[in-house]
Amino acid sequence: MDDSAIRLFKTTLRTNNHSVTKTRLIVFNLLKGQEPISMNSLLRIGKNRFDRASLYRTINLFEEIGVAHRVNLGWKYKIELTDKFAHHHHHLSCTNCGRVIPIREDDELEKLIIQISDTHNFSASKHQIEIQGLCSKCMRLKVVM
Amino acid sequence: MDDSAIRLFKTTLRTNNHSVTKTRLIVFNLLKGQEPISMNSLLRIGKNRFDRASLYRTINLFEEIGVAHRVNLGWKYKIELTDKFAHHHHHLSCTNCGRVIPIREDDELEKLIIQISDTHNFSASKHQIEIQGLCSKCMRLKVVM
DNA sequence: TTATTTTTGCGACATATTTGCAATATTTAG
DNA sequence: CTAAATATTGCAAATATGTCGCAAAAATAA
Repeated sequence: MDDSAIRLFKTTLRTNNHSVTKTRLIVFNLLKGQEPISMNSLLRIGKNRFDRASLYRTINLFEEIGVAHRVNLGWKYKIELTDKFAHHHHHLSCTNCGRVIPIREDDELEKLIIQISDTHNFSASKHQIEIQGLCSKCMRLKVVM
Repeated sequence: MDDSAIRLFKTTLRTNNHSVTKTRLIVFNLLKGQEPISMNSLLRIGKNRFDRASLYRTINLFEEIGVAHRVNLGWKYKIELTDKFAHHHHHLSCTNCGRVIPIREDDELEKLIIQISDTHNFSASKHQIEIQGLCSKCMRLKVVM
């Protein structure tokens, strides 16, 4: 699974006429098997392995060829791999501790989204659903206090 | 209705220990009864009535006390009043022409969100749903071309 | 391996957002 | 209503975030 994702990634680059480079592999690996991660964190982690400009160019490319996308969490955004490399899902983000909990795809929810779009004659290509609140842990703490 | 929103706004400021100021009223009025609006537009419109720094401080305050919030539309974000001052709703945003279409609250959708949160022992306080795609107009154009 | 094509790092920009502080407006107390 | 106390504003400067051009380095093609 690990290996196959990288293989798919390389193929995706090639079929889109882009080179397989060190920077792209590093960034891909940073994104793989992770929670959504911010540009800033990526930058901090990869500081001496790639440049800021390259990171932005890399993420832009990843979006273009459908490898990664930006997830909006409240005000900021973070990056995560697309459904091709991880299952389609949405997030619960805890406003207290910052934890981001992925939630599994819900057929009913997805169907509803399509249905609502249709009602408006709108051809939806993608969507984000972000839910904010308190995770079970923080909720417990709040109650105690 | 017009007046009552402003009254509620003033009360909200006061109960949160903040002054009712000219700038805050202007910004509130700019947001009222509008589509989500970008910082840039607000800035352009209010250029000679308030300063950039004040606008940012105002919007931050509005978020803090639950008067307005940032809506992420694809990569950028815009500002709009919260449900307290406008009905709860979500958006369809056209990736071609940039139009933002508000969609009316859908009971089933809202219920589903709560239900999913519950499953994860998560106490949801708010959520955003953003759908991107082509509006009917742009879709027609694309087909023709 | 060499030639060709792409990508990277760097520094300079451009834009977006935040901060400190003195001046001004708002609120409070009388 | 006025004066004192407190909160907010504008301005200029500092940071943060994102983009660009170009020579050097890496990847691909021959």
